[in-house]
Amino acid sequence: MLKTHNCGELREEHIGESVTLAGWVNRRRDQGGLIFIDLRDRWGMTQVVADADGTPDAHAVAEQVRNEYVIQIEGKVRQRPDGTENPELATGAIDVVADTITILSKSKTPPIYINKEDRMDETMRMQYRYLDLRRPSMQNNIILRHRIVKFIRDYLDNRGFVEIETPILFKTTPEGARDFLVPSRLNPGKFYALPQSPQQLKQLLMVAGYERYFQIARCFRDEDLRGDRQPEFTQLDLEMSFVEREDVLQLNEGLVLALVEALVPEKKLLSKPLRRLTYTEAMETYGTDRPDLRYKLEAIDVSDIAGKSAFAPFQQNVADGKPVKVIRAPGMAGQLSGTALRKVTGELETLIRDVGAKGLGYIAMPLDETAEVKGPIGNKFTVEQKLALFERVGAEPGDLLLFTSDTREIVYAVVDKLRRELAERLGLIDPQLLAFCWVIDFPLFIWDDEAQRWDPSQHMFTAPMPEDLELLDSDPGKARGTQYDLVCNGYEIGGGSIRIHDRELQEKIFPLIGQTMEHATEQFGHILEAFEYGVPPHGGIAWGIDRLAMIFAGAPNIREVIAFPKTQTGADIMAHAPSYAEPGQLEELHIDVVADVLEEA
RNA sequence: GGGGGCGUAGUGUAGCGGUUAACAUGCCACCCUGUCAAGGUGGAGAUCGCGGGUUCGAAUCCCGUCGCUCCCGCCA
Repeated sequence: MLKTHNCGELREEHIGESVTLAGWVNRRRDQGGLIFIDLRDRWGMTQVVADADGTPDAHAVAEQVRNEYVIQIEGKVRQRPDGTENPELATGAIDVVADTITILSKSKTPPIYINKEDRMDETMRMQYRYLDLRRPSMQNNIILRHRIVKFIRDYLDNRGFVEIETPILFKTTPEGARDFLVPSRLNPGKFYALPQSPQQLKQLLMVAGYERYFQIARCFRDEDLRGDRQPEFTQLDLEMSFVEREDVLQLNEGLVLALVEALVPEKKLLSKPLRRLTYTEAMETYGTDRPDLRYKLEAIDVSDIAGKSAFAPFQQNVADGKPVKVIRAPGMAGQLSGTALRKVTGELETLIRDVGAKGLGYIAMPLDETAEVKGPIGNKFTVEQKLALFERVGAEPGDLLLFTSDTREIVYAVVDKLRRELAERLGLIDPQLLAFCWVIDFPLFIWDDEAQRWDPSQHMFTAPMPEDLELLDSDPGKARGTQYDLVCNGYEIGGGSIRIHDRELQEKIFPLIGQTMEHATEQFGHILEAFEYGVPPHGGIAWGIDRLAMIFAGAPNIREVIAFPKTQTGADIMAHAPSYAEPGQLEELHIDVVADVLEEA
């Protein structure tokens, strides 16, 4: 080894020892006869001193050294002189007096700062990702991610789970996303699909009798990117045999709580055990099945009151069975002038038009309780209606009441949008809070208006709730699935279900979702066949490891916890991927690229 | 596929129709023996993403295009 110690471990107890350190120059402070070098490695920082009188050779080299040079130091650990200790630094009680300094590798002036946390253009960071990843904050994120995965492996191993790898070159899986295709040279004209998840394979492993399987699995979905979505991402994929919904929830809840305690003990849990919401509760109150419970801002249904108001759109909507909901933004109206109020509500209105809303109604509660309320719909309510309304929503002086009314779907979308925006604007988010919850009792099917048929809300292997089985015949839309989602801080962290293990039930589901036996056999024949050879009841879950790591790291997007992520256009700026293929490669694959695309090449 | 924001020395930003494009930081040189965001003095560094247009005059206005990013669609 070119080092005897790392740069984060030397303490007073090492004083007097001869040590060899190696790492990167974080910063150099040249005082003429005395040069200080902050030497940095993965474990920390140690101050190295080169003295023109005491160690002239080392001092001469230190004069040549620049930021990010890789150097090796041989020297002695010494107590820092009185008054020069640095309490900010873990190693701040000592410094290392260099006898010799060896430059192992020089560095150009880096295009991005490594020794300071500064805003940076994403293009720069991605182009020089290896330098971005050298920054201590990124190293912390990547190492935290490692510790999460390591903890999960140990935890599940201790509970009888077996980690089994499944193929990357496979076949379409029954999830709704677009597949990545890989051409097969040996089978001209045929393509593999990269797995969107190992869903089928893990069920087959249950058929195979492994009973408890997990995998840290790379998954691929060819859809547009978001801050929390990359085309390739990592799931903790897990499946258990002979379980009911509660068993899967309990095991995963145990894992969640243990992870938090072990890896982010400084964070606060919203509740323990985790709160459970039904899908309906989540949608009606928060407008989404992945609510952010770090703040309240709950939507309150006021259809009965608003429907009787003099505001025609509310009357009409309520008559049509469309809801009117209110979100109370505490103190948001405050002392805003009429102009300022219109500016704020105008901005919010712009935001919700994106999700299809036609407008935003509002009432501003005055600070003086005897004053009249402000807002265009305020005078459409009678005094009695106003009192009932204010009591219903718990209005306080200075509050801003935001009204939304439209189809259920649009109202949900507006509520979700407004909650996220208001929480941000009002500073209601506690960054230390982890608001985990389970969302359960999803509908088994969602009506597809375009195709005029039911669609599985998760996938076609999701089992109905046992008590809802008869509903499959009488009222499929009311049937609940065994599906469960793990949600944290407004992100879906995981989702799963108990699977259908009964061939008869499976065959009953197919026609409901417009799936013919023939088509199903073509696509999933191997599963259906496997299910004729003794299938244990089973269920499982998949977690989004990137999102979990992002939340644990307090990062704003998953790129911060992925070593080499893609940009929003799915590109790798550093390696220039994707790129055009050599004609010879395409020929071997029996693939032609259409002319208009080639012209740009 | 659609909408918004951003693109100016190595880096991060200011300038938003009018002389020589500003600030911070980094970089280079010199001075400096207890600094740790060291300090001091001096210096170099920008065809203002790219292409076109409007104008006497464009970093600034308009159109197109490319890149990054946020959102809708898409995706659980």
